[in-house]
Amino acid sequence: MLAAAGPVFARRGFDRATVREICGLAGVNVAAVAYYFGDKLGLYREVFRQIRQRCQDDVLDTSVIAGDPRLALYLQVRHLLSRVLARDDSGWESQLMMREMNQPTAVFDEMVQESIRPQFERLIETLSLLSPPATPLPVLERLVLSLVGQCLYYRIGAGVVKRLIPADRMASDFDIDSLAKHITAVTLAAAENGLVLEHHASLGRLADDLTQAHSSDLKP
Amino acid sequence: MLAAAGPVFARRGFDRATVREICGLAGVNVAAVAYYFGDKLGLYREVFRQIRQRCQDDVLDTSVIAGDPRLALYLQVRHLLSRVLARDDSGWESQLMMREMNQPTAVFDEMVQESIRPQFERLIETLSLLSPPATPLPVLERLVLSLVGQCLYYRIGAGVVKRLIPADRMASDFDIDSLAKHITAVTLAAAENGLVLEHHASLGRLADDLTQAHSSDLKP
DNA sequence: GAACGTTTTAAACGATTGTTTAATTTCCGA
DNA sequence: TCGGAAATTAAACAATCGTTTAAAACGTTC
Repeated sequence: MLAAAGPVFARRGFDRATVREICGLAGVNVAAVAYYFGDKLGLYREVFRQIRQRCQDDVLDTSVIAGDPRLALYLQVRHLLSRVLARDDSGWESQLMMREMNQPTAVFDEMVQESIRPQFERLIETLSLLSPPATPLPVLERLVLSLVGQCLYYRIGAGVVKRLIPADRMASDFDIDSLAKHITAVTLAAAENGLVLEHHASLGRLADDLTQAHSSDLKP
Repeated sequence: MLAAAGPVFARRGFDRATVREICGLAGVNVAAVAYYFGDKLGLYREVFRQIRQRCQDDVLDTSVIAGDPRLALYLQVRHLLSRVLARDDSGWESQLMMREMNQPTAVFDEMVQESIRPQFERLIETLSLLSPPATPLPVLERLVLSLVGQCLYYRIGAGVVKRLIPADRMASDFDIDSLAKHITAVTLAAAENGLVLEHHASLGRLADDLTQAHSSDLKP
């Protein structure tokens, strides 16, 4: 029954998903949700509890990572990407997670503390090894958020990507391996060469100059 | 009335938004939606038509861009970021756009063709000027998608970011200016130095090695 | 001022939702 | 085998939704 509720919640959302459709797919009576979970929201919470438990068993073992931080970064990116872009069995899990992002409920807080925050801090640690010494923490945090944003966009903006990229090149140049290598390379280029801080300085002046030029160009 | 419908659709979503709430805020009768727009979906389409028209008036003039492609990149990033993170007046527009991404309707196709695709191709053109000559098109496309993903994540994953970053540093290190410079620097580091291709080659071997090691580590 | 097309209003309709109820069936130990 | 707790079922309930309807109010024109 939980197996039937998960995909329906992911596809329709909490409100559009009806208990009649869920129970119809599960082959049980509509009163079962009240009997076993007390409530529709209780069923929803139980689905998330199951997802969280499955995520904890799916953490990347840090023993292999210890060697090369560049490989550790690649593995973490690939791990995140493969979970986000999973289409076969657990594809609905990431879709359900994206829904919770737009409308965070009480369920989402537990998910952040137990799953997302550890992964976030693991990425911070990996990138600190790849960045120049004494790199400020905000720079590392922004880098991690940039990395996560790149990965998640291929799920959230899947509709946009599918309409912008031809289908044939979609399969060849935008598969999980190509994307993992690309995102790793982008993050490495930004972190490893320490270009972030340098560009901040040079770009700051240029930006200020142009902001003034642009504003003076608009006002008169 | 359209002014009242926009924020409600953005906050509640199409299904959860009730015509009674919209008309209550607008101070009109519930029958007005059927009289003027024929349908609730008609009102929804009209809201999007208004957004699209407002977006066309908000395009960045390419005349200023023509000078320095690095500045052009920064301006485009900042333009996208400021629209995505707008909180005062048009904050609901981007939120409504994010909803359409998760559940594309017929309204979304027009939005992609008329607004997103031109902006996408403009970014492709800018990055082609910043990348080494003869950079393959898929590399440029992935770079643009990485850029957009980084920008949009601060809206989509706003709930996550707010729970991961302390509020005080959120205001100082994650404002629009800091983020625009950061994302521009990341994209420049990846494109300008041509590190993408080099890392692809070196990372490809490393990834293959480790994939074998990892699979052989799990199988027995 | 009367007539007529336009706009607005209150009320109700049909459909669908989550939830409950009471009756029925299933199951298992005494 | 029997009895009672547990589980399942069909039906109905109350609430809410989008939509419709017919009447009232409004404004313009002759």
